[in-house]
Amino acid sequence: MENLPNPTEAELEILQTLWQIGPCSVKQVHGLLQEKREVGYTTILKQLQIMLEKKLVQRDESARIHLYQATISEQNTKEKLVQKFVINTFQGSSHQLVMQVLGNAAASASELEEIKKLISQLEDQDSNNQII
Amino acid sequence: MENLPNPTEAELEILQTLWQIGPCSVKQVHGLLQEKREVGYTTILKQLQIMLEKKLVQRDESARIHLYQATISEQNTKEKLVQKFVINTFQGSSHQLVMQVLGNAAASASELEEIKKLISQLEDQDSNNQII
DNA sequence: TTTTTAGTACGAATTAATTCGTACAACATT
DNA sequence: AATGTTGTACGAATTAATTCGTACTAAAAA
Repeated sequence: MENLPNPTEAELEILQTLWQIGPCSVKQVHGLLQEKREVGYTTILKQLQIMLEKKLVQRDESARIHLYQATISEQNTKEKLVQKFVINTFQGSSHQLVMQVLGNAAASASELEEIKKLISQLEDQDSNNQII
Repeated sequence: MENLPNPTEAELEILQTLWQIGPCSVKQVHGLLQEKREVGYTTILKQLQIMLEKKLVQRDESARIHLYQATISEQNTKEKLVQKFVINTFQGSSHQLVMQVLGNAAASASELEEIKKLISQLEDQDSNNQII
C-alpha cells in the first residue's frame, strides 16, 4: 500500500504541523514555523509542492487557497524513522537505544511509571505467547 | 573541549568500525565495509581524509600506511545523535521515543528485565535527589 | 475598469554528502 | 636500475536538500 520515501528533516518539520492542526494552507504552516525560526513564505510553499510530488501530502485545490494534508500517518512515519535511526546508529539494536535514552535523559518519575506499565504489559503478552 | 560536527551517515558507518577494532588502515576499514556493501577503496580513503579535516579522526602518519582512529567517543557521539533525533522526530520528548520503541520492537524478556533494572536504579537516584 | 493584494508556479543558486577516477609517491621485486 | 605493487592526494561529477527570487494569476478593493 504505502511505499513513499522517508521525509527529510525540513519535510518532517512541516509534517509535524500538518499532523498537529490538520489540513491547512501554506500561510498557516508558514505562520507556525515562522514562530520557531526565520523562513521565507515561498520556501514553505516550494517544500509543500515537492512533498506533493513525492506524495507525502495531498492537497485540496477546489478553492483558490490550496489546503494541504499529510498522506502518511504520524505513527507509521515515526516508526520508519526510528527503525532507520536504530540501524544506522545502534546497528539495529533498539534495546541499546532505549538503554541510552533512559540512562541519559533524566526521565521524570511519572514517565518512568508509564514506561514500567508498558513493560508489564509487554511481559504479559510475552508469557501469553509462551503458553500458546 | 569537544565541539565537532556530528558525523554524517557514511561517516558514522566508518566510525563504527574504528570504534570496534581500534586504530586501523584504510585497507582494513574498506575490507570490513566491503563485506556489507559494494564500495570503492578510494571512497573510504577520501572519507577518512574528510573526517580528518573535520577532526572526527586523527591519524598516525609515522609509517607509510597511515593508521586512523576516532577522536570522538562512541558514547558521546551517540548521545548527541540521539538528542538531535529526538528533537527532530519527537519534538524533544525522549520519553515518547522510548514508548515508541518499546511498543514496537518486540524486546526479549531478558532485555525487558535489563530495562526494568535500569529504571529501578533511576528511581532510586530520583528518591535520593528528593531527600537531598 | 483599473489597481492592489494575496495567492501559486517555477527556475535557479547554494550547500553538503557521497562517490570514484586519475595522478603521483614510495617501497619491493626482478 | 627498471618495473610492478601498494599506498596516498586530489579534483571533479553526481545527487539531494534547502532556500528564495521573480513571474504570473485571480480575486478584491478602489
